[in-house]
Amino acid sequence: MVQKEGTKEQLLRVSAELFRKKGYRATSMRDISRALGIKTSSIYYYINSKEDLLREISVKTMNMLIKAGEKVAFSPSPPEQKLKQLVISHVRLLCENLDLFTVTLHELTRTNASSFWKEIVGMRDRYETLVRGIIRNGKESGVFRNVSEKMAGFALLGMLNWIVRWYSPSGGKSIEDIARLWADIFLNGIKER
Amino acid sequence: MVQKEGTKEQLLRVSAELFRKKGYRATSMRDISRALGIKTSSIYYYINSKEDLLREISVKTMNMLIKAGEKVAFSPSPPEQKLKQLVISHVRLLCENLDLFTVTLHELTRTNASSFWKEIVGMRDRYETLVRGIIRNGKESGVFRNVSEKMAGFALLGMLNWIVRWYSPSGGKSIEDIARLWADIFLNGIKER
DNA sequence: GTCTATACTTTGATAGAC
DNA sequence: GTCTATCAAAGTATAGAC
Repeated sequence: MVQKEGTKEQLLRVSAELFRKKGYRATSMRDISRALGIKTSSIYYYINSKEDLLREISVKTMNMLIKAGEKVAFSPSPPEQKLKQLVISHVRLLCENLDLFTVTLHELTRTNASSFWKEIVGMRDRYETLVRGIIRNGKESGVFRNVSEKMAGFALLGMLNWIVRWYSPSGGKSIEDIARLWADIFLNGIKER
Repeated sequence: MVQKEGTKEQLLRVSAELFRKKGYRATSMRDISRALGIKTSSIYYYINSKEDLLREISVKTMNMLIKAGEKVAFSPSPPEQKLKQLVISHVRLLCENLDLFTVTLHELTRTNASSFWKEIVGMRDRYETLVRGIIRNGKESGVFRNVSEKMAGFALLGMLNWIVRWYSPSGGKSIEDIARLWADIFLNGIKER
């Protein structure tokens, strides 16, 4: 049985699409309502504010990422395998949910963050901790060199997250090929020789 | 003799500072004029529009990057040395001009780009070409593995550019240490064994 | 749930005096 | 070069009928 998309889900999906295309701030509630084929005021039946829209999108996005990350981090594989699996899962997730991740990663940076972003930033920190933990394990078991987990983690996440800036599903390279190459580059980069 | 900062330079500097902190779109001309201590209308003596402000900031930024990139790419060093030098120069440039680069890199993504961004996108492409060229040279001379220049280039630039998202001058790590570690990781990642 | 109508605020930008 | 005064447009959000 196929689940029909409710208005609320449609609202989040279309909003993310527009936020990605024009930016959160440059997208008006009128833009969103037009794209949905309803009046602007009707949107407020589903959410309390435009910021709520962004918050719901970001929470949903980070939940997907953390869930996938924990699955890998808590598996019984050795660090090298875990890191490779994490890279593949991360890249696939971003490429298959470009609107969600582009918006979340793009807006996540703002210092204006005030209180509203606390939740999202906390989730991002949780994911970073997972990544650093795997690198630390690899160092402890002697397969990775003695690199700073923090700096190596930033290097890896930057390398991976940047993909939302250029990836297009219609491009030539397959997601799996890109992910395998990058896992290979990073692993060889920190592996003990 | 110390060059005094003119109002125009001050305008660009303060604008970049605010754009970085709040985002281009969320920063109003009133915010900028307040920070400058002049009236909003006075800003228009120096520029034609808010978009012009962003364009001038971005052109200035990309010029710095390209100049540094060409200096490295056109040097007589072997590919391995060039890549290491490029990483160091790139990281240092971003960290020493955080406002300029954060704003430019952040806004550069927008699809809304229309005509105005053509110039900036062209400059970014020129820099990417430099990076890919060095990687290709390394492959040709057998020191780098047979990786896609495009994919490896994106990996490297993502890794480097991401630094604007977390770097703070007050942090513990020195710019040189970070750059050397990353050059090391990436070079070992693509080096022929 | 979706509509009409509208309140209220903020925005980028201009005209013209000094 | 900087000011005062002002505009027209666009923004988010609410009230209340259906």
